[in-house]
Amino acid sequence: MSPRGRPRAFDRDRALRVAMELFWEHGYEGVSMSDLTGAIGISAPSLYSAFGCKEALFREAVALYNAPERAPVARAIREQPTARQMIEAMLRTCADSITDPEAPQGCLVVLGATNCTNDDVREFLAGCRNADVDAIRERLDRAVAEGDLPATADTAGMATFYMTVQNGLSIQARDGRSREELHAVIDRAMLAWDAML
Amino acid sequence: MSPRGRPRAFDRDRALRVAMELFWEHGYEGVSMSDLTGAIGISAPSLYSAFGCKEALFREAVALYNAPERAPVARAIREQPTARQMIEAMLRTCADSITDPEAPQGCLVVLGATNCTNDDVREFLAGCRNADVDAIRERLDRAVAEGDLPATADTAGMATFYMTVQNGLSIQARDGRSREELHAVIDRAMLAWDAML
DNA sequence: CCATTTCTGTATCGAACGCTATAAAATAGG
DNA sequence: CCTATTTTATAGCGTTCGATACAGAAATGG
Repeated sequence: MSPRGRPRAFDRDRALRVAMELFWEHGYEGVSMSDLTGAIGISAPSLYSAFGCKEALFREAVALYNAPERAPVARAIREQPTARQMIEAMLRTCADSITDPEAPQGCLVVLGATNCTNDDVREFLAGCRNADVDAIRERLDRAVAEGDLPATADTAGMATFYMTVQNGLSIQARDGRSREELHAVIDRAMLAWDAML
Repeated sequence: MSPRGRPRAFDRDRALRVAMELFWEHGYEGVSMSDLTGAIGISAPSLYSAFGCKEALFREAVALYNAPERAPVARAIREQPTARQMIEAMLRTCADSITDPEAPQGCLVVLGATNCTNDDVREFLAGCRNADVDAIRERLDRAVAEGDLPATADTAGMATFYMTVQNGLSIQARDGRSREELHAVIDRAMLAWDAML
């Protein structure tokens, strides 16, 4: 039951993956439609007919980047049994991702639209980051409810602190810090855990 | 002894200040020459004759931003007697600066060219950030030499950790965190101090 | 006064941007 | 076969980008 007209001659999923890698490396406005069509190997009308416009393509690329199996926050919440392990796993997964020698350095969500002229795109990524803070705080609240954390724990403050560290890791990765150096930063961030409870 | 030809009809220092504020808020590529001439109130040739090109104007604007009397790292090194006080002062001065209601949120050096198409500009700001890390580490090394810190202290690791926090603060400021929330993040970052010595 | 120098606004340059009108090519249903 | 539908490539749309050629205006030196 293939569609009616002429079949698409390129792999849409592969095109999206290429677009994600370009946006990851250069940010939303650092990648032109000409860069995209060149890297994918198709012409502009093909790209527009498959994805709509540049902004829609970017949002799909971010969704692929944030897929549940690879997003550090979602994975850590799903896989780790305690609040402390969840926070540390999130940071270490993130550090490994943003220093992967096969991928761009730094996080697409953190760095992809920091100074974007397109307000919608900028606020979209800010919303992604704020959603991560909220998800972390909710996980910590659950830990309080389960007795994993004391009732006096400032879960919002803790979530903001570790999100700040995670954001800073992306800048440091872009500035050339190695994977080992970033994990040493995480060691130090985790030293504060017991003291802030 | 005024110069020979027709005198400049605008205030160059004021023009640079306006440019700095625009670059601070929108980043290097988020500000067009047309934005600049419009905000300053002069025509393009006047701006070019006074500053050369857009990149040169940006570098002057960053130099103004990094003036010794307002740069958090230089100020903290100059004014604070101990390593711990220096680190905390740097972070708190930075937090106050990037949440000033009269100024753009976040740091020009951290956010001004994260995904800049112009490689020279991007590497220029990365160099500013790395110079700050080096300055912090050198201050910590001095503290070791003076007996203020134990000889076992990993000064490079400590400098990278606190620079990571400082970088993250700018993202958080852009994402709407209040001055009080950022100072609470700094409280938590300083909790790790004794544990990492 | 004149000659020189520098700054000014107008008007515009070539290049790149996101995007699309158009028509040919390739499939399916009938 | 024919028609409908969708994708394809070419070529170009209007806009904005950073930067400048040009000529007139405003100062100094002689």
